[in-house]
Amino acid sequence: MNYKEKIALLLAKETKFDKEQITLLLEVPPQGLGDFAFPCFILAKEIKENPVEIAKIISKELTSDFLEKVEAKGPYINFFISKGNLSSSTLSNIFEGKLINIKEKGKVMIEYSGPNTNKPLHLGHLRNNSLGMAYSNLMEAVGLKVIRANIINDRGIHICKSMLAYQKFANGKTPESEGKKSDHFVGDMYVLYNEKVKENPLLEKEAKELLKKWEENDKETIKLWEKMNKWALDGMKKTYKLFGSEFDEWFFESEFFKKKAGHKLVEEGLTKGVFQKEDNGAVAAILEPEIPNKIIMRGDGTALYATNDLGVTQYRFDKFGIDRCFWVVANEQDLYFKQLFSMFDKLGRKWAKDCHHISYGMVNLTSGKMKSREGTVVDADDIITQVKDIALVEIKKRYSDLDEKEIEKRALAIALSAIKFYLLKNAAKKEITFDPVESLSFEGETGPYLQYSFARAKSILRKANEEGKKYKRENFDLLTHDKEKELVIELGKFSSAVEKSFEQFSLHSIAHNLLGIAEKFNSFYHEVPVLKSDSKELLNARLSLVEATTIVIAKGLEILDIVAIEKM
RNA sequence: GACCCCGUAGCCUAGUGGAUAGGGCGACUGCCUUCUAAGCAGUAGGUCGUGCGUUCGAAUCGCACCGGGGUCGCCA
Repeated sequence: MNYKEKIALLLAKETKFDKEQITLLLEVPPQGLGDFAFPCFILAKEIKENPVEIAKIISKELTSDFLEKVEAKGPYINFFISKGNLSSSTLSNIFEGKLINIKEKGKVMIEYSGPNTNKPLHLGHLRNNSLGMAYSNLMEAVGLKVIRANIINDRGIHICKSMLAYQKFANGKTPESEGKKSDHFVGDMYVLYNEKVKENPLLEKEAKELLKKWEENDKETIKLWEKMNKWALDGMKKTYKLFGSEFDEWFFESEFFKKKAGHKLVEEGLTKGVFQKEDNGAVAAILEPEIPNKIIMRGDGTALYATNDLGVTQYRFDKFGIDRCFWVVANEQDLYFKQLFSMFDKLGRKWAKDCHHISYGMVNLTSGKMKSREGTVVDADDIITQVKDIALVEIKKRYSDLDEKEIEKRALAIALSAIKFYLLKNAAKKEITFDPVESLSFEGETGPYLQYSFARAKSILRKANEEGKKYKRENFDLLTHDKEKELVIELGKFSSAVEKSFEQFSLHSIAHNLLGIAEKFNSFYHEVPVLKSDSKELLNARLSLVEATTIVIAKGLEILDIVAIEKM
């Protein structure tokens, strides 16, 4: 039983409320006012007494060996855990591996990234990928079996535009001949098309014809499509590898399109009266009045993205035996996912309630929206390289004698942490305006700051070892310095931060908890000597605290998909 | 026109009913002979978009309005 529960039990004896209700009401008061606080307003309502008086009366009845004192302050009862006791329980939990309290069961699939094969990945994809990777890690951390899935949007008119530009204007150039990363080469074709179509609107018609040829399986067209898709995908896979994105399953829209995977569901819906055929043959899902209806098949009987998605989703639940499915997709699709899930609900799929849209805000530039068409995007490879170059300079400024390989390794780790943390530290639903000069820093609330704090802590442990200072994980009750207590309290909040992130589909709770831990640790580091502790016992306690800090930061960074480096 | 999201100091942001609204950037002041200064300590900076309401209590809930973004039957 933890202290919160112990206090709740004490209070339950004095009031009408049970332990569970009281546990929910107990809060952590502002600094210095105690370790836990119980607000008496609810009691005041119940027995119609002044909450200040109630606090006074009840606080006198409460005593226990683990409590140093109980204090009534205004309408609050503040509890002070005996010095050291809080540290003892928090550190013990950490060393016993009890970092996270929630436990989930089952197998889930999470779809993220979802690139189009007509252009390379950009900063928007990186936000998507960061969220997808981190949320996957988070789900694993709470006990779920996770299948990471990518859906490749490899067919459609936009793909044909790049193909057409290549056919007409590339003069046989290749990524090799141009010395260009293959997905960037394809992306250039897409931009080229959009330039040329301004001069010659007829190109639009040609692109449509190309799409028709593709749908008719025209040999030459398919050959070109395969060639360019391979270029696009090969290039993207390099970016994924660099960024750290991993996938267990790859779904290709084209395959489901050719299999007509959604058509069976359309039939089913029509039979069940969930879908209706319009006069011109188009099929609409009837979702009103709750949400707007959705057209799921064209008048000519060809498939839309939604048609495919119906098929893909059904396939996932059938083939993989998953209990839940998650989609990491930007908030412009909020309505679409409500419609998709509602369709499955109306079709009678009991797992419809286990479908979740992990929605997030778009990444914009100070100059406005990113537009691949016009080439006004922050390219994923470019931004990683740029940030890495800055990291290289910073490392070389500090160390002149490191070998190149180590420098490279650290620079990449630091660069990726700066980018990923920047993309995860705020609530997922909030928009991001990316300013290249100001956004990515290594100081303040950043990934590198966390890495740095971790490296400092590790450095103390390393030095202790070098100096032959063996320590035991004990004497936690000696951690009574303010800086130590504040750090312990912050470490103790990790579990609830994880819970919050899981519930809210956003990593920012974890991110902010880690910042809090790092801040308290650095403050402690500055003020309290560890290796020069006065006694053997104090050395045990402080080194244990430092070690516990590294354990929690490492776990948090692991969830955020950020590499914790030992030296920085 | 309808619906969804957002609005917290010059800028970015946490906090979604409770105790003096937490951080960071930028500005200014200090601190490297002591475990990594990518750090620490401190100062200045706030009509929590506006108004009305609910409540003992509102940044947080409701209504109206203003500002920004997004979406709305055959675009991915």
